[in-house]
Order: sequence, then C-alpha cells, then structure tokens
Amino acid sequence: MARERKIDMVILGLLSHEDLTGYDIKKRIDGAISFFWKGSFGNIYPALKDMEDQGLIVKSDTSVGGRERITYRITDQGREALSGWLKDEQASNELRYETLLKLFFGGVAGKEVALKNIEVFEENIKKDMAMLKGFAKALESRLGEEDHLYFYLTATFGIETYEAYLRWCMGAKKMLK
Amino acid sequence: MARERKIDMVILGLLSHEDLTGYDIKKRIDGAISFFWKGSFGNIYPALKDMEDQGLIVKSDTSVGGRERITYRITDQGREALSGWLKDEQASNELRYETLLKLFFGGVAGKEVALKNIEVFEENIKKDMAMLKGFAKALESRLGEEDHLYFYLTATFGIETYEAYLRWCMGAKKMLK
DNA sequence: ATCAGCATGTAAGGCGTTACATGATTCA
DNA sequence: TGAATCATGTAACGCCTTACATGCTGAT
Repeated sequence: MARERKIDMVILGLLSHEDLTGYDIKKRIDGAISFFWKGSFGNIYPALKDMEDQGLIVKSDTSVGGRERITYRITDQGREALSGWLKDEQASNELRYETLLKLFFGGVAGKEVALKNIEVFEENIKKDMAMLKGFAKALESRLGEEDHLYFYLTATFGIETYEAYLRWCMGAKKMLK
Repeated sequence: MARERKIDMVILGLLSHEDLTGYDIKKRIDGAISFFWKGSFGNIYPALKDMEDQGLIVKSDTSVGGRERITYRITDQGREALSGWLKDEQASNELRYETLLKLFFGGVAGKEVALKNIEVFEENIKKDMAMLKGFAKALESRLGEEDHLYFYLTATFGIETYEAYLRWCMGAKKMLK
C-alpha cells in the first residue's frame, strides 16, 4: 500500500512558494486552504520530520534569542515529488456533510428540527462566504501573476459552491414550510 | 471525549426505516447516501456489534439454509439516540478536495497539468450527476410522503452543487487558456 | 504582571480503509 | 462450471484529532 498522506503535499506545495516554519505552515493552512483541506500541529510536525528523513525538505535553525525556530526549505527531490503528485490524474474528493445526513433522516425528528439544521448550516456558510469573497477580491487585481491565478480559481470554486448552497437552503426551507 | 463515530447514526437512521442486515446497510450507504457519506464493511460490522452491546439495536438470526444472515432492528433507546443527534445543532461538514489542492499548487507543474486535473474532475462530476438526477426523478412523484421529501432534498443539494461545480469548471478552463 | 501569540513537539486514542479469510447461493 | 452476489467478520495499518507539556516574547 503506497503512502497516502496528503498533508505532505500540502506542506511541499506551501514550501514551493516560500520557506516556512511548522507554525507558519499551520497558519497558511488555516487561511485560504482551510475551505478544502485541514491540518493540525499533531499532523504537521511528524510529517515534517518524516519528510526531512526522506530528503524532500531540509531544515535550518532560525531561532531568535531563546525562542526556538526551525525553518524548512523544499529540495529538488521535494519539488519532484510535488510535481509527480500534481501530474497523477487521480484525485480523491471526499465530502462528509453531517448536515445532509441529518436531513436525510429528518423524518425521525420532524420538520422543525430539519428546518433548524438547515438554518444553522446557512448561517455558517454565510460567515465563511464573507471570508472567501475577501480572498477573491484581494487576488483579483493580481491575476497576471500565474500563482495568483491558481489561488483565485480555488477561491471562486468556493464562492460558486457556497452560492449554490445558499440557493438550495432557500428552496429547501420553502419546501419544508 | 464523547463518542464521535457518525457511522452509528447512519446505521440508526437506516434502521429507523426498516430492519436490515449489515450487508444491506452497506448497499444502502452506497446508494443515495454515498454522495455525502461513505461506509465500509470494516466500519459497519464492528459498529453493529458495539451498538448491540449498548442496546441501541437488537439482532435476530434470519439465516436461510446454510447462508448466515443477521438482521438488525432499532430499539426505543436507539431511536432516542438518533433523535438526540438530530436535535443537536452542531454538525461538522468536512470537505477534502484533492483536486483543489492540486489546483492551488498548480504553478509548480504548469497550466497543461492544471487543465487536465480540472477535466478529470469535470468528467467524474458528470458521471455522478446522472445518478443524482436519477434519484431525484424517482422521488419527485412521491413528495407527499414526508420521508421522500427529505431524500429528495438531499438529492437536490447534490444536483445544485454539482451544477455549480460544472459552471466553475467551464470558467476555470477558460481562464487557464 | 498578564495575556495573546509564537514556537515545538509527544501521547493516547479513535476512526477508517484495505486486504484478507471463509463460505453459500444463484444464474448463465 | 464458473462468476457474481450474498453474507459475516478480523487484522494490520495509517492517518488524524485532541489534549497535554513546555517555554519565550511582545504588547497592554
């Protein structure tokens, strides 16, 4: 069974743009990426260690004063691994919508509960939508730079799907009333 | 840390409609539910055993001839657990789009690779869309029955979001060309 | 002085996938 | 006769989350 851990590719991808510490990587993931992928320290630090052993990244001590700080840089081998993954056409897109699960079995608790669950979902989407639009707007003026085009496209993916969610919420609420 | 295993709720939800074997449960999950939740035998059978110990379901031997067959039925306690979960307003909706991850880091391998990845995604969505529309159409004529309304709503969620995906694919391809 | 943020990491445990193991029945 | 489907389960392994443990720095 081949290695499957995708966090390695997230890290490699981020390091392909700039050198970062584990802490920085976490912050990046919590930004524009968090809409379609997550990561945690308990996830990131062990991956960093493994990848260094494999020669995909190298570390350097960038401590300032008494504060420990380790900055990682991607190697040529790491770039190759990243590129190989990008060129592999198969991609697993996994969704786990607990909201839809609850709706599917909505008959057990009745319409009021189903409506409430949809409303909670709607509120959360609206909150996230504001953030997504912020990302997109910031990127719009710099689409000439190729990297920004890619970031922009992932943001518009989020916006389009979130708009679809909100449209569906309206329709679903109407059908339940 | 409270129990988090959602497969229990999927099973309880399915059993709230009809008695089923583990094998049946797997087939149900692979049907209309598979768009937003997955399950495997290695997942389902142990859950079934645990839930029986907890009194949420009861089993009965329904073997036919030499073929082993265990049918499960939900208990009042199970119904209560299901209802409690439905009424709990918090729901985790987690997405892991490897396609978007690849797009986000598209700069490393270039536009051709990014385009190819979008095209593969698009083809898969088109395939699944046909199935979703099939489900929705079959349900449309029976929306008077409350349960079917819920099933229908989850199907339309899928259709609306998949349509958004396809629109985005068109736009993204155009921007990359 | 205290709190938020910077910074690294480990440990326990849960959850899930995949592969394996076994065997019956039905249908072509 | 052989393949697909029905049917139950276990074992190994991998991945991730959560909580814990520790300590520095800068701002209020």
